[in-house]
Amino acid sequence: MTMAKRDTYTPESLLAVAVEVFNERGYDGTSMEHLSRAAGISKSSIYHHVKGKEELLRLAISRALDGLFGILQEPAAREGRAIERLEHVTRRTAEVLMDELPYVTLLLRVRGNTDTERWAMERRREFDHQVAELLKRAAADGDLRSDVDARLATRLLFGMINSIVEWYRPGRGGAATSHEVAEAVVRTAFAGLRTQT
Amino acid sequence: MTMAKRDTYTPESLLAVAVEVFNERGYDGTSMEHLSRAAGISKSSIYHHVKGKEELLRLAISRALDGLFGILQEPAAREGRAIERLEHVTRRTAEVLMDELPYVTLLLRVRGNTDTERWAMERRREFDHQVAELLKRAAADGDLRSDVDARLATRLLFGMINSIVEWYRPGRGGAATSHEVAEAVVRTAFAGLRTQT
DNA sequence: AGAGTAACCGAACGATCGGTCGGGACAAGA
DNA sequence: TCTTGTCCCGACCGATCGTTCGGTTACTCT
Repeated sequence: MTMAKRDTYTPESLLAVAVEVFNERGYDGTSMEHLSRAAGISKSSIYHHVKGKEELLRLAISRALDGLFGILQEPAAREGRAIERLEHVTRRTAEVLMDELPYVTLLLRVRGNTDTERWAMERRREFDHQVAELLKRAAADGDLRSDVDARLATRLLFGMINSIVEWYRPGRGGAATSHEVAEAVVRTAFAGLRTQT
Repeated sequence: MTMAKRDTYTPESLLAVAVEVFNERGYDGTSMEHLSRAAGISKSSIYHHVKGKEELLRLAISRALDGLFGILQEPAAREGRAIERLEHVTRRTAEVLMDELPYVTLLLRVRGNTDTERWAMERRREFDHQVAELLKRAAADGDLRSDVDARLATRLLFGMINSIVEWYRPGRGGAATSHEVAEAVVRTAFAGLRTQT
């Protein structure tokens, strides 16, 4: 619950405050009163900058989705052997997730109670689906272990990546840059936890 | 949003209905009106069986926590080499998560807005901590890869396991019993995705 | 038949919800 | 100095929130 102090708000800077509160209390658990206290302006003043609560959610989610879908446009995600492309997407997804942490966190937690939330879930499923295709191709190339189903493997891979939002906090103890964490994720996911014998 | 029809409710049977709705709409996004519609009784009748909304949350979370902490009491989780105990706890955690799916799902999504929620988060942290200790011992035994931090590995492992609640639905397509999924989780986590060379 | 009680109901409570409204303070441009 | 527009405010709106209350039904036990 950060008490932000600034001369004047823009939709963007207000969004940053709002997303923090959304992630702390949950979207449904956050009232406009909570937002106004965190932003340091009155409840009604918020409506000068944005249309309402749901617009704040939409803006935040759009930003997260732009970051994620941008990955799929990168050359390393479109060219080369499937297993290499999959590794790249995995690494970059983890990185984007950490660089845009609060926005992606919000995206991953929507439940589908409003139109905006349902749109977010649909777009997210589309992203997952495209990565699943990549994994399926890597399996067909014989580059993935064959005793685990591709659908299941995709879900476990995403589970591992997405769980980052539950504990990663930027600029905290240790040498945990987003690059280093992403590298550890790729290693753990692709090579496993156990010592190679 | 299942419309349950039964002669009479018990706190337990009412809980089952409530937890379904909580998971669909989120706890904060669920009103007593929603619950009454799903249960097929009036809003005020709910208070004949339970004290209120927060008690339903407490009952559900207690059930989830009992299942999880029960794992740590099992012989295979207390005796033997650390890596074997860790594998057992991993497999069993995945199984319990699927067998008590709606209750554990609720536990994993708690945000900490009320006393009950904060208690749930604390108990869950305690469980995670005990598993982290196990992983640290396995690392000390040299049974885990040394180029990934133990803390990080614990989090990724839990991320993978806990993500099951996002997609697993009992009795659906394929041969996906909880045992089989749990086995796939263990294999993926400990041996990795890539083909062993 | 009568008493007791478990299960339920509609109506209403004060509080809080997201959002609206009219206007004040202030700076820039004329 | 007068207008215009930005940024903000307190007061208030109808709706919905979780919860309470008085009462009705229906079954059980004696």
